[in-house]
Amino acid sequence: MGITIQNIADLAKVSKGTVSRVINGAPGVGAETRKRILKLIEELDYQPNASAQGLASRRSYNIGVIIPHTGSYSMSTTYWPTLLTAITEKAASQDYNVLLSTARSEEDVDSAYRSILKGKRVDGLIVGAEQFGEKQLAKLLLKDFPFVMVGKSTAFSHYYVDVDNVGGARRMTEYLISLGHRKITMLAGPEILPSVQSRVRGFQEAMTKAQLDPGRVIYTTYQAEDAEKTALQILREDPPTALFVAAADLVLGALEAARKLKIRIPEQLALVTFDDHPFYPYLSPSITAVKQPIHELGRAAVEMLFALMAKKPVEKKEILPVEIIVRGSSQPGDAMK
Amino acid sequence: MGITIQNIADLAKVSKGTVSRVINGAPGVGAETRKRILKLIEELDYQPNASAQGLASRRSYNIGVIIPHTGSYSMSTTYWPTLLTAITEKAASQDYNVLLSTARSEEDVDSAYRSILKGKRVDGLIVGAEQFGEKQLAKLLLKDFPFVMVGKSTAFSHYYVDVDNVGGARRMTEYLISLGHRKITMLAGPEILPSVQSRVRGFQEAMTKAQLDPGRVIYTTYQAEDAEKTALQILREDPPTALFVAAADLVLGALEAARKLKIRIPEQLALVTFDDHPFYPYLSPSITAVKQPIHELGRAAVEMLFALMAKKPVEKKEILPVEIIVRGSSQPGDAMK
DNA sequence: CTGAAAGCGCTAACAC
DNA sequence: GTGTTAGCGCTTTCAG
Repeated sequence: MGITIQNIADLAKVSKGTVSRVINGAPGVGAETRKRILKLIEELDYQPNASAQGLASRRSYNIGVIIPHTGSYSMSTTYWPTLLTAITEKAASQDYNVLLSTARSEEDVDSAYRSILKGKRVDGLIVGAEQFGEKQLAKLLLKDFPFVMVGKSTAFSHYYVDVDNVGGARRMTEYLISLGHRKITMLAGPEILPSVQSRVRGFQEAMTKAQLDPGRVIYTTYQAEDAEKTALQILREDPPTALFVAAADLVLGALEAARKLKIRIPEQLALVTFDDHPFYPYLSPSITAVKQPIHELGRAAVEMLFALMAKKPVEKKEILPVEIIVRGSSQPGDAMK
Repeated sequence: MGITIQNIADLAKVSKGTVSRVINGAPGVGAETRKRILKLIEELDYQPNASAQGLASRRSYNIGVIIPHTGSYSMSTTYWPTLLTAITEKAASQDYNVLLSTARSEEDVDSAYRSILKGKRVDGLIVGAEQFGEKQLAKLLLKDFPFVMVGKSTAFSHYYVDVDNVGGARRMTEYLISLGHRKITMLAGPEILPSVQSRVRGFQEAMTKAQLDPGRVIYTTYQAEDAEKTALQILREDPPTALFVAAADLVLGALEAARKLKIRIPEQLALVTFDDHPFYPYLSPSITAVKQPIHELGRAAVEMLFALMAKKPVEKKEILPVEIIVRGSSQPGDAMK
């Protein structure tokens, strides 16, 4: 059936060992011999059997990625798909493939963990931090298995890459203050999430620094209905002049709430958010957002992982800067154009 | 280091062969023995080494997926991420993992093809049809390698799943006609793509059936700038009363063109599109669209692939029905709400 | 119902 | 520089 290293060796009149050296770019093969073997490999379109290589060398040349299940349900952010693309691309540049698992529930996380790690299918792992339970994390740490998290974990301190949540929230808040807003409310995700905590911190730092009331923070879940209900509550009971929607999953809910209460944005309420989206320029009003460098984040994760796998010294974390994109939803002047 | 089948065998006082049978759920093991072995496996958290299994059994329990690179550049559709999720989920339900490759250019396709297929890393392949060149396809066919395409290929006739492009376009056109539109233009993607051809066909069928002028079709590329330029041209030179934007990648360009020409939607122009998006309800106006069953498509692809891998008889194609979602962009009455 | 043994295709250590 | 050889951990006949 398939052509093997032995076939190549026979045809080249050398031993398997020599062919193996050529395949792996190892030294100790004569230039002539090497050329001859390479030619044969090319001609026969020979591809070494990955299982055999893996078994013998204990390396799979795969990395695993565990991210949340991104069905059509919650595609209000391009975060995970974009991240995944960046990871895959960067991995490919180092001849690594990506083995994917998506997790919808706590349970899924565990099965994803098992299936992807099962039998050394991967040499390293990139994991959406919020996706990971303490049990699995502990196991990985125990085994000294190379992995990096995207986003800070709730549980452990480990190698991770993240965006500057604190700085982004702070700067966005400062921007709102500079527009004259004094009463600002933050609609935030679940309080236990580190990303949420960071964004809240940035928000409060800016408010405090401006000697304003520390600002009201209302937590909610990432469920669309919850977000809307909470937003309705905020806007009905104690409406601020600016609403900082601290995550993409909450944006549509907030917009819907404003629409229902016939609150016009930005005239009656400035609305800004964290995490940009290609559609934001086309919503009406267009949405002001903190833009995260998602591609860079993915690349950084892969680089960190490879360094870890190579047992090179690595910084425990890498925090990437974000950008404020000002659009109509925060600027009364522009909204009418 | 890792715990092996031999360890289990020793502890259970049986041979490797028996343990292997248990692992694979093969018959011919006494109930007692089986139970004892399973208990040991559980206790020791034993996971068979995938490479060794792969080498011995010639199966990897991975399927490969090659889809276009979906960076932040073109995230105006949730098609690929959603499809990927559906595939991964369905595969996981059968204990298969997904090995991912994304391709940005023609060249990438080839390297993706090589790297993913390299050395039997996968037992089957799901491929975004438009992503695949004839050379690679021919090779796969030649090797009799199990693969299914998502979408119809330009090149060959092979197993594929797709949505009902013809029917969707036809029904959407009929809907526009029922609203009283007589002059309808379709802004379509590259003419060589089968999906584009099908949508054009559905459009023209409906126009002809209604005894209308067959309708104008203008082709463009999926580049945002091209789409906008082409839309501008249509709307400036010979504006229809309804514009059928036949792909998601063209929508933002069309909207931008209308905005620049100060053409109000839906009052002066009805705009509808193919492929729904979670943001469409929130654009202003909200967008009427043909909704594709992307999750089902992904599941169907996996099912077809597994049938192929099992050498079961399979229909050469499976076409899934689509749905028309009516929103503001096609209904003057609603647009003001 | 279970054991023994021959590979699967490759790597890597050790000879020469 | 190149060949030889012993595994890597599992599956799968073939005996018994």
